[in-house]
Formats: sequence, C-alpha cells, structure tokens
Amino acid sequence: MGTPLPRDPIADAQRNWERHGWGDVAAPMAAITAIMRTQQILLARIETVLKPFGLTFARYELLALLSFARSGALPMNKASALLQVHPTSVTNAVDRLEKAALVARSPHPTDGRTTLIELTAEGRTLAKKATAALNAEVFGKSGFGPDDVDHLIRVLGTFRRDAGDFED
Amino acid sequence: MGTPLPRDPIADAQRNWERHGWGDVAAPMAAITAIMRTQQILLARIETVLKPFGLTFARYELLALLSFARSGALPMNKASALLQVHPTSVTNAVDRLEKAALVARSPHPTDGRTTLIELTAEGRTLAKKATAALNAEVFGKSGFGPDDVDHLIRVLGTFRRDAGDFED
DNA sequence: TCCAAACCCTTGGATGTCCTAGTATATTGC
DNA sequence: GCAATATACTAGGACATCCAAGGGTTTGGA
Repeated sequence: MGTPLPRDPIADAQRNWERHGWGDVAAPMAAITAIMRTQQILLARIETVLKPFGLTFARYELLALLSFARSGALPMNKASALLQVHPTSVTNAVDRLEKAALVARSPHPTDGRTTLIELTAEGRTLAKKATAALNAEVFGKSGFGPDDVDHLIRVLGTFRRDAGDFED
Repeated sequence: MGTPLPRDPIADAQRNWERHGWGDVAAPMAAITAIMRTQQILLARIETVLKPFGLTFARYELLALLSFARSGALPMNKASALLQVHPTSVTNAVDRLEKAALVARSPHPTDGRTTLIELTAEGRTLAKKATAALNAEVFGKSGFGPDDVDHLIRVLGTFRRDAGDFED
C-alpha cells in the first residue's frame, strides 16, 4: 500500500464508466467511490492515533459516547441506536472494554431485559486522553479547508437524513 | 437498526465538542464522522444490490477492475495497488471468486513470483450485470445533486492526493 | 389473568481488513 | 557467480460488522 500511484484510480474509473456509455452515472460513481476511499484513509489515521491507548475506533466511539452521557451510563440499545451500529457490535465492543476495565455492565433498575454500560474511572480518564490525541492529530489536521468542512457537513447531513438516520 | 433518531447524533457530538472547549476542531470532527457514517450507509446499499449476484463489494471491485483491463488479467500486486487494499485482502477475494469460477489464477509468463488473475467468461458476464444493477440502483439514485457530486469529487480528490494515494 | 407478540442481549457464523511472519523467486552489488 | 536484499503471494491471527437464532423479560390484548 506504500507508493503513490501515478494517476488517480478513481478518475480512471470515472473515465471507464464514460467510455462504456454510463456517463450519466459516472460522476456519482466517482463521488461514492471517493467517499469509500476517504473513509478508509481517515479510519487508518484514527486507528494509528488510538493504538497507543489500546483502543480501536469502535471502542473509542463507545467510550466517548458514554463520557458525554450525564450519568456516565447508557443502555446497550441506546448506544447501538446512537452509534448507528448493530447491537451485536456493541456487545462485542463492551466485552472488550469490560475486559480492559474501562466500562462495566450493570442491570437496569426497572427493566430486566436491559443492560446498562457504565464508564469506570479509568475509562473516563482514557477517553479524555484519547479525545485530546484525536483532536490534535486527526481532527486538527484534517486537510479540509473550513469551507469544505461546512460543505461536507451540510451535504452529508442531508444525505444521512434522507437515508433515514434521523428526522430532525 | 431501524427507527430514525429524533435528532442528528453527529450534530449532537459537534455541540458536545464545542461545549467542552474544543470548538476549533468540532467542525472537522463532525465532517469526518459524517464521512464515516455515509460510507457505512452507501456500503450497505451496495451490498444489498450485489447480494442477489452472490457478490460482495470487495469481490465486485475486483471483477470490475479486471473487466476494464485490456487483457482481462492483472497481477495480484497491481490489483492490490489499484484497489488500495492490503495484498492479503486481494488474496482473500481471489480465493472466493476462484471458488465461484469467476476468476482464475495463472502464473506470470516471465516472473515466477507473480500470479495473474484472469476473468472467466462467467466472471465477465456477472460483472456486466452487477455493474448495470449498481448503476441503476445506487449510483443513479445517490441522492447527491450534480453540484454536490462535483464538489465531493474535487474536495475528496484533493484529500486523497494529499494523503499520498496518487501523484497526478 | 394469561398467553402471544415485542423487545433486549448474546452466541455462533460469514466476510472483510489489516498486521506479522514465512516461502519462493528476482535483482543487485561485490 | 553468489550472497544479500527486495519483491510477490499466502497462512494465521486479531478486530469489526452484519445476519440468524435463541433465551429471558415486558407488555398488551383477549
């Protein structure tokens, strides 16, 4: 994965699409492919920064979410909904975070079906440190200009709403 | 993962970042998180369309790449470079595509280290059908306006170049 | 009241991605 | 020409994601 390619493979794909008579969808194809690749790059950067903390992005997201919850605790299904991932992914993340003593499971006081996830003191501390690292080394150096950031937030926000992520 | 949330969780995160004094990186954080989520939505749509063909996105990408190669064959390392994934991911995809008789491995004529991946007739046919389906059901209904598509291609293209994907 | 339907979490299985070797083949440099 | 280095692919392992299913708990309508 090392050396840069001489030419943009996505631009090449777009040209191939046009050459085959699919010019009407070549540009959206390129945009979507670019989003996929950009996500891959960003995820790699994030994971690199989190590795020293013994965290992955999935686990960090859960820690961060809990750290913003007033009580420091959330039901599993709530976390699943807010993180927009399958419940089994939350189970997986909690298993590992619990082994690392960063979160703890506790029964819901009134609903026997529900399990609460609670941040431990170490979990809260680690979340703070990891967030500071991400802010400094990823979000603070995104490479996107302020106007591009605003545009991305707006365009992708509309896309996500249309996709049924939220109603607001 | 079903019901839409009442409010945009990424906008909430952005507000949390600002409230904690990280306003300088709150917007890039939101943009990056939105890219991650958008990729997840798009990937799910793509996989849904490809499922009837017995393909995943990773396998489809490889088929599509081969279908655009003049000779219909590419060395594994070339495919790895163009798809921007780890060589082991290509090995994995080729293993499964080969089992499905959509591609075949063959030795490189002059370099004993290299393995060529070649499309079979069925592979070429399936690639065509899958591409038509994706064009109709995903790329043709991306939900992005033409101006947004152009903007995404440009902004993410710059990002990818700066990240070292290509030099062009 | 009570049983069926709905809901919550977990387990097990399939995929994909990456990393770290390990094996085989080419290239390079002395 | 031969040893050292580089390159190509693969095997094994760690993680994450999703789906399908199963077992326990609640809720709601007959």
